[in-house]
Amino acid sequence: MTFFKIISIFDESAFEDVKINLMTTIYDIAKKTGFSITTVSRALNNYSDVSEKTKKLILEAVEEMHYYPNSVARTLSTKKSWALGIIFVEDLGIGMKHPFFNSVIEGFKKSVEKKGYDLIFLNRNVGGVKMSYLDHALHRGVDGIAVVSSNYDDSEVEKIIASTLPNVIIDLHSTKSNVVYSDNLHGCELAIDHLYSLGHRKIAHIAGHPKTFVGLERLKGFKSAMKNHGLDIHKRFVVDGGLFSAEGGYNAMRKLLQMKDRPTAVFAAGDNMAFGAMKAIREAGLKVPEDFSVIGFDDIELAGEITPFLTTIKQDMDKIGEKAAEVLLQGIDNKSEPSTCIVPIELIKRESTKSVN
Amino acid sequence: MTFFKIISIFDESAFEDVKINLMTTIYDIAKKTGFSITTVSRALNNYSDVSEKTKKLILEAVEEMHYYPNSVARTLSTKKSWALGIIFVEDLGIGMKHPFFNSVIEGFKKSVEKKGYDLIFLNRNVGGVKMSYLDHALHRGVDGIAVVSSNYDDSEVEKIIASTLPNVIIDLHSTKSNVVYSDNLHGCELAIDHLYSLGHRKIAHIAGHPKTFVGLERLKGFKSAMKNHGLDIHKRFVVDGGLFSAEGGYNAMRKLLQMKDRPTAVFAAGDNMAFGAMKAIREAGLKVPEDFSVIGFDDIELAGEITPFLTTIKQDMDKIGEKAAEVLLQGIDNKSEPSTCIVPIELIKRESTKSVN
DNA sequence: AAAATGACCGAAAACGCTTTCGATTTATCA
DNA sequence: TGATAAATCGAAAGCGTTTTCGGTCATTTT
Repeated sequence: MTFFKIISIFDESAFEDVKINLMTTIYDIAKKTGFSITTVSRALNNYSDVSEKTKKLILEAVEEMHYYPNSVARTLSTKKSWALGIIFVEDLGIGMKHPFFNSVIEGFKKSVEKKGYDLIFLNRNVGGVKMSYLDHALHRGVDGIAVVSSNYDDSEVEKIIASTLPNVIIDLHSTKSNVVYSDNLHGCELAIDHLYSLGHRKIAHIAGHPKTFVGLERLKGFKSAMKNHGLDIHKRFVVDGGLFSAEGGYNAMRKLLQMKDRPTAVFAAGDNMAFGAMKAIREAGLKVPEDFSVIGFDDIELAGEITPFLTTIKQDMDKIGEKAAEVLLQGIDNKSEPSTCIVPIELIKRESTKSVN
Repeated sequence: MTFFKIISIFDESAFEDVKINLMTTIYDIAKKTGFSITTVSRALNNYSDVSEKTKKLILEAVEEMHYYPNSVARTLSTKKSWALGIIFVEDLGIGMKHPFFNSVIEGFKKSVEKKGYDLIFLNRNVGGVKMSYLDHALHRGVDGIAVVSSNYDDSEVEKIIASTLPNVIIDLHSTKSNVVYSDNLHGCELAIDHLYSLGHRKIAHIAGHPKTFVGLERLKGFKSAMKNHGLDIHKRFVVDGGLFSAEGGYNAMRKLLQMKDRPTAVFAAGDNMAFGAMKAIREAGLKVPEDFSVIGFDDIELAGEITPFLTTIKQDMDKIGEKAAEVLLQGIDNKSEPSTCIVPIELIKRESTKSVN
């Protein structure tokens, strides 16, 4: 770092910049002002029993010496870290690349940051030692946990739910903790209603993996909506699309295409699966929406950018993140009862569906 | 929380579970084993001067009492937090939804987690008080910072670069700190070579915003590659695509479409801009690649999933994240010299380019 | 003028860990 | 067997805060 040395000879302020992270402590500013560290601390935390005059003096010194309290020491003393743990539970291994997860977390992040919380990603190994997510959270001293989970039964998640550490689970149902998820059932209704109104009667469903909560919910929603319209649910028209990937949707659609008696419309439990399905349709020399109507679920970024623009059920991911933040912070502040928040959903009509021929 | 109370009456182990986060400390396990906290600490940290026998005893107690060291206290004492700060600098406000950023960070995350580090998102307000990213990092006591920056000149980023806190900057160039980015220049060469070899001579460039490093780099690369082939660079064929969004690409392409003398191919500085451009082309009743060849930059997830599949320059985002982790951890361990890492790039031929008519 | 009140401030303990330094015990050697 | 070295452990200080408790003034009350 010769660079800094050279600079420092000529420019005193640059030298200070370099030393900036040699931590100035509360002692330094106590020494400078002549007050005790107690008084300094009280001034910084807006206690009433410190006169305006000394408070002003102290704050000036703080400003001048570029002091910020060490959050680690503060946390040790107060047991409040102002940090929230976040956990992704999914089997694809794509983590932050997951288009639903990252949208939700971005909304969550924006909300909690306003309240002064930082986000910290929790994993399962700390310095080589495998530990549970909960243990990691405890070890780190976070004030609460948000988990975004695609998996239905997960012992890790259950451990968190059973703990007294404030938490919120996104995209999972439980009566024992705070949960928030979209109104999947109503979403399915909207989708099927839409297809029905276009004249479709033979409707297939590309289902999400049965080990995922939303996969199961949407399958349930599909069946119930079909029943509402008095439509038959051919077992062969319900095909597994795997873990919501485009590839899974592609494979599922290929199965549907091989049938002699084909559906006229397909409702995919996720946008990526819908994209995969459309790819399979194109490859078979057929067209969307002329030969097949396709409707997705999620409304991820690119649903409106790639042709044919995908008709889909929109999840309000910002709102989900926001709500999750709300109930979590509430749980942190005053240990409220477990709450279930179901956020509204919306049909977005685009180009991938049309009336049956 | 009546739930827990009821349980605890009947089931002692469930009760323990509930109390699990009432922190068992090193004192507890000292008391239980009869050794001093010093010895316990040494046993846990693999010091040599503790006998195998007592070590075993202590580790058993640790296991039994479900003890994990409090990382906050440990950090305060050792000045090592095993946490890395990450910062997004971008003007779109999409944060984690940014397809390049989140891919890179996912790769980074996986690498550092293996070494025992946690990731913490840094923002600029701590409990209502605005502070700089650097101050926030210092305040939090992270061991290092990774910044993913799209902006060329940013005082915040410069502050970090100038600090002694180990850091790595992704997608920015500087000789004063660790940086890692793709071989943008060569990427542009590959793109133009490809178009040239297909017979294209009138090539337009949808440029990234000039305040971004990659925007400037790719513009430079475009010009230099064109020159290499002895091709003219019509000023009107270089059009600003804004902040790499689909919308920006859309608007840019519309400008190109209005010209009487149109290009036959367009090289967009980002995939999203390429998507936007293709949308504009379709809306004009024209086709890709029949009427226009389009090539992008990035190879984001959906480049290979939406029709026409996009020919593009692939950035190896996993590798970028991985390399960033490598140099950052190296900088933390032994304060090495600033390093510049340029990661290789690749042409992915797909359907959006064809030979000129 | 003495006593009571309130405003303002400091000493010290605590948070849970690491680490230095020294003490005690055990093993080793002559 | 006595001296010495090695192995094993504990006391205590320290990391940078917060917070309890009490003390010193100046001010008010009677």
